[in-house]
Amino acid sequence: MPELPEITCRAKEMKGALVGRTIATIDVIQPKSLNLPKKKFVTSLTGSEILDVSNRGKWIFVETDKGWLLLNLGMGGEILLVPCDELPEKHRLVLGFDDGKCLSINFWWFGYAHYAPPDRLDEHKMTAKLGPNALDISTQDLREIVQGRRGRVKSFLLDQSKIAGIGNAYIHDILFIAGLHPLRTLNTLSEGEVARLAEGIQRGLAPSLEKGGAFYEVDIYGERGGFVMEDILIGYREGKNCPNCGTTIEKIKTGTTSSFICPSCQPAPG
DNA sequence: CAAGGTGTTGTCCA
DNA sequence: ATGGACAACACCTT
Repeated sequence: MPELPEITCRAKEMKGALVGRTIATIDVIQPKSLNLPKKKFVTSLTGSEILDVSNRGKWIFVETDKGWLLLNLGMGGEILLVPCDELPEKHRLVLGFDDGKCLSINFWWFGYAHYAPPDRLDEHKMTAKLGPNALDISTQDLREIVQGRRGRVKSFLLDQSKIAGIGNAYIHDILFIAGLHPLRTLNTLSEGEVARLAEGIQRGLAPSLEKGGAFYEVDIYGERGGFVMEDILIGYREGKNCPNCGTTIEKIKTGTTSSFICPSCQPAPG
């Protein structure tokens, strides 16, 4: 499940490897991931030169001189730069460059490969509504975003239109660092708790970003990320001891998703 | 071997 | 505004 650290790393890798190259061919294996008819999508981007690659939240923005290629890997997938005659078994979209290298993109059904014309990026609804990148948010920014809202802190953090990039993997440690139970509501947070949440977002995401992403994902050359299980504080550590107080870590249901918490460091609301 | 859990997002409904 | 249920699917665990 790629989240902000992984997607940011992939965008940087793609930027380094692809800027200046021309997309010579496009092979679409899974047309339903597109926002346009296959033929139109292919003709829109074929022959374009890549100008820049960036990301906001879990979306990768590939800027070309003929428009934008917008990628979202959904619940997982790989983006691999390989020789075109050595494509991995699974791929749903392949960009072929004029030097014999190919960018092979694989993702779940609910990944997206969208096109937006050069001056029409703001009309692409799914990316236009994204909030600021999670790691770009200061404590003051967070205060302003939280201001006046009433929902649960976990739902809020997962809402990409408020803050972009947090998913259900890194969120466990973010809330643990903040000392907040996932079901706490925003309107009950003190100033200090909001400040701790801002710190939790930074400390929960930055180490993985610096290590090239999580161990269960690979970079565009197939290398695994350096953020390993031992770097995770409480996420997916049900039954282990809390690193702060030794209390047994619990796995609980929070709406449709699960959460890992230390019941002592993150007391339940009410 | 079948059933269940997971992860992302949009949409529909309360 | 808020949240819950749901759908779409592949892969892994039980």
